[in-house]
Amino acid sequence: MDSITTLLRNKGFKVTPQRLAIYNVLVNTKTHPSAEMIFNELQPVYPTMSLATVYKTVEILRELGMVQMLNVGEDSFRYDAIVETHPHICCTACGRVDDLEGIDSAEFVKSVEAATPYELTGQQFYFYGICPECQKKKMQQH
Amino acid sequence: MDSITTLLRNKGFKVTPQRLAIYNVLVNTKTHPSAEMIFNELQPVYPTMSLATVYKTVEILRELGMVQMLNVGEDSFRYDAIVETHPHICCTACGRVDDLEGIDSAEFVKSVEAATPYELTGQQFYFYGICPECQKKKMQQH
DNA sequence: CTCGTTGCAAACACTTTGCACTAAT
DNA sequence: ATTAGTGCAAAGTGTTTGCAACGAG
Repeated sequence: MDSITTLLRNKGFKVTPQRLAIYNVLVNTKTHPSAEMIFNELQPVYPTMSLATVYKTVEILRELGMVQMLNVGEDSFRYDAIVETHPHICCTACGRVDDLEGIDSAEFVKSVEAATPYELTGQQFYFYGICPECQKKKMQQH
Repeated sequence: MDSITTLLRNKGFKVTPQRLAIYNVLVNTKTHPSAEMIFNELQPVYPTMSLATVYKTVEILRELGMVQMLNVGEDSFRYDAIVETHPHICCTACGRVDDLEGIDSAEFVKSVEAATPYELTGQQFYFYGICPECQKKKMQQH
């Protein structure tokens, strides 16, 4: 099977605690963290780890197809260990980014494929709105 | 009517040659330029204009709803004077960004609206692929 | 004349790079 | 033992800010 360990080794990369830790953060969260968020999350456990290592590692993981990069319109990129293309939704009030699950975009993609002279290779869908938590907060204010 | 001049004035902004020039670049192109591209385009005509002015101006135009910002996954943002939400397609070989015209996303958006607890306010669709020019180039190489 | 705007340079935020030291194989 | 990876600091991008000189109203 293709565990992260095997995958790294097969491609000639060394398996280090840092790399495993960074990948684990991504696998075990649904928050689509940025490099800095990953860094902060690991700070208590790996106090000597540097941000540069996070950046170098997510780049390797991306090359290996283990993570994908997102940009919802912020200054920084976010990372997602779910590499299958799926739409994301971003709260314009608090900035959280969620997966949109159970959405079938096949028809929509097909209609684009038919309409463009490009040879399609992928896509990224970002939705924006107010998350349930922020809706509640808004109601309380009024 | 709502010319750029009127709009600026009504909102208490002054109408300067720089602002008009920047908006004109955006209205007259389909290339979705970044701030730097706008700056370079205006360099011959406004040799003293600074990049900072471009950034300040596109921000004002965005507030006024005259341009929208895009991020196709590059380090920099791009700007589009067509503010109606419409999908974009980006060539992964040469980096050009085109509008996808005549695509109806209403059904797709509706399906997302039904599936998320978020209160939807907008969306951004990015497609990736190889543009016709780059397809030709690739064929010539083989 | 007045106040917002420009252009410059400095400051910022995010990311990348160079390199000596360290650790995985 | 060999070679790649880490952590640090410095350098690189893209963008924003502070401020004196300027120009639109």
